Amino acid sequence: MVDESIIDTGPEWSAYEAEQRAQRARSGAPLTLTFYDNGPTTEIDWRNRDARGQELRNREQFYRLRKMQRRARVSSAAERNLAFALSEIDRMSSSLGLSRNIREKAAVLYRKTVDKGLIRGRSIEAVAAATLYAACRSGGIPRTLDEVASVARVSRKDIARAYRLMARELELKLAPVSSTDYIDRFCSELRLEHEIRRKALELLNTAREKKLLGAASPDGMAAASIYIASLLADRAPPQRELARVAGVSEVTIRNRYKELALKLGLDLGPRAA
DNA sequence: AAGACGAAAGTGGTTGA
DNA sequence: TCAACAACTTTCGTCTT
Repeated sequence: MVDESIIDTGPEWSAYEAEQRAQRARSGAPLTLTFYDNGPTTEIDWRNRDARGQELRNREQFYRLRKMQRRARVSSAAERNLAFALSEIDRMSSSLGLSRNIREKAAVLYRKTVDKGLIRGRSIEAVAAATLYAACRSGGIPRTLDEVASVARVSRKDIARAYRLMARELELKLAPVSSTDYIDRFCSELRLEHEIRRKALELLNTAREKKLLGAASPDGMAAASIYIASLLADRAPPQRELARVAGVSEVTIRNRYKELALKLGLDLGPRAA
């Protein structure tokens, strides 16, 4: 269980307000990440003079120098930001136990997002989390927004916003999350045998064919079908456990499974205590 | 004791004026 | 931008095993 009292002490990245940007044009991002060696920096100032105040000869040359230096600084800031984002993706991925494959997907998405210029005005952390969320979905092993948010240093809301924007701008065409995608993960987390897993999938599929799957959330439906399947096998885990793993409330599981059993015409009989 | 149940009130997100 | 709305959660008293 994640300690909910953890307070984020990391840098606040979301403040790309006008004044801040003006400052940043000179100084780069927050102190700790920019002046990583805490050393002095050198600038070529606007007066075309040398160290003794003499007028300089070759103005064009100095103009070019200034320009190059400015560019070098910007691009290295971008590189540092990218490095930070990728390390965050890595950190969150391992907290969630995601595969290498998914991390790569997320990293690719992140680069695309940067290339489209979509980062400006959003926190790096939120975008990184959003790419991870998207990568999981496209990989067929979705995590809920809550799960991603639990390992991110920004709110669920910010992640959702970043995700929506990204999905629109990159024209990601992700199928709606399917309840069946959750079955394997929930079952293995609860150490339910394969038979139950199979039965739960079957229940969901027949429900889908009969168009019984309404607008109810897929994680709740997945939990409900697992519950029914395990009831049929006389191996029902406590609703509390199922609710914890699925990230929904017990009440939701109850409502869904009653509803689903009714629609499928299943008689759970005396087993449904 | 432990779990299942469901009513009632509360919450956050979406939608449409 | 606001209010209505649906889905879900929290809380809690009751019932069953």
